[in-house]
Amino acid sequence: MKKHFDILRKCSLFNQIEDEKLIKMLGCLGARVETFDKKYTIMAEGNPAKYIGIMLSGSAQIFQIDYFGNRSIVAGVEPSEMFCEAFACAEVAAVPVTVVANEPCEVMFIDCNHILHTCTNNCGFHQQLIFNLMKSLATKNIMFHRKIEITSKRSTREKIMAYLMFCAKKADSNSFDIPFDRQELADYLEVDRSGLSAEISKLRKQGIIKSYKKHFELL
Amino acid sequence: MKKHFDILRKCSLFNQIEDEKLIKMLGCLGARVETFDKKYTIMAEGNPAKYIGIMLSGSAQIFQIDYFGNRSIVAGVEPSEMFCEAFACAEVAAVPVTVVANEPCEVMFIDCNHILHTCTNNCGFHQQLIFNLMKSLATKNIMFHRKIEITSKRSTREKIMAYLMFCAKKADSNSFDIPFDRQELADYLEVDRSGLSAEISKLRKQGIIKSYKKHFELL
DNA sequence: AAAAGTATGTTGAAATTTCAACAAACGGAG
DNA sequence: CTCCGTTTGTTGAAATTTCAACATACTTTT
Repeated sequence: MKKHFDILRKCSLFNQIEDEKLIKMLGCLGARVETFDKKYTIMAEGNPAKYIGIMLSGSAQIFQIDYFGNRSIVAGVEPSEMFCEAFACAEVAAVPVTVVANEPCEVMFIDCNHILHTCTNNCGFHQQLIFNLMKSLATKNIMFHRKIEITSKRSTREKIMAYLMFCAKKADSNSFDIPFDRQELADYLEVDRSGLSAEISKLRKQGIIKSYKKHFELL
Repeated sequence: MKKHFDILRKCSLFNQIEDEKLIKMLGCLGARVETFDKKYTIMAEGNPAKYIGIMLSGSAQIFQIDYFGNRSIVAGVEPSEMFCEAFACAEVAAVPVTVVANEPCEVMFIDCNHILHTCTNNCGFHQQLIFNLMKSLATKNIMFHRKIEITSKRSTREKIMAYLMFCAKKADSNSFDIPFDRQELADYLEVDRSGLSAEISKLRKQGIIKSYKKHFELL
């Protein structure tokens, strides 16, 4: 557990929690760590939604896959980020998404009930954790607003530009890397991959952007 | 304030709060009520995101509108439902949406800081309110997942069917009313209104659905 | 009850997206 | 270094969506 300490400290769930408390807390919460190889399923659609996941190392992507196999990327998960906490907190029966490892991963799982309901030891940290959960759920809500703002654009070109402008704003620079390859970007923007490639080429030829693989530059 | 009591009690923010406490609490929270006529803007994009809204009577819709005037309906707001709580809780500077009254409305506004931070009277209810906020933010997260699941479908027909199947599930019946008129449904599904009308006609002719105005039936 | 305004359905043309297929570039594995 | 699998770019045809315009039905106002 020690080696993950720095990552855990950055996790929004443990905001304002002192280091010594954090260590004790993890035992009390019954946290466990599992490892996953690239492409392995960390959480499958239909699984009971009891656990909050925290990415300790590696990265993953959250998908929704329909009966025709069309996948839509909901979000990426980077180290120290939480996932599936909304399903656990809302006490839905099953998670409606699939989380797949992008690369070898270590993931910490915490039973959400251990956070929400006071344990027999009567630990004092539940209030702070609930407050932290609330904050990060609010932040995720805003992430969704942004995704909807981007994908509600009617044309591929507008979606690309809206996404790139958001990335530039986040990076605070006109030059930045995106976390998706072309197929993944297409799945995130909900457009056809080949059409996406064609449109990016066009934007490049028209001198609106520069791009090489995952690196982009707004001109 | 008295006449809104039954509505407020149903609001998820006040879950598990006893009736007598609720009354005192409202004063302490500095809740205020405003009325809006049909089509009036209850909250405008760019407003400071300090306040949580609670719909007391009437209904509204939450929009995102881009620089080209394309509007996307994010959600509807019915009596006893909260809105803009995510922006207030996440402490973003400004709300990124516009909330417009569908019909004459009464709305209660509560400064989110009064909920999150203990007041000088040291009222004991903050913990419960924060817990309730967390729950409803989690639930909204799931709403967004559903919207993304529906709008990520690539064709108008699939979007309609995904939406209607969700409505049927919610109503627990194949016969139900939807809360949108055609233009609004188009804005929610992020498609063209005339194309939507045409596709609904086609579904009707093919015997897949029955529909009359806002009433639908899956066959 | 008529008039005006709004919502819905219909249509065809134009624009866009998807799809399928292939070529080129790239990155590891051996 | 070469081979193989993967990613990215390109293309043209087919399908779909958007757009504009109008007809019809329905509501609200006067």
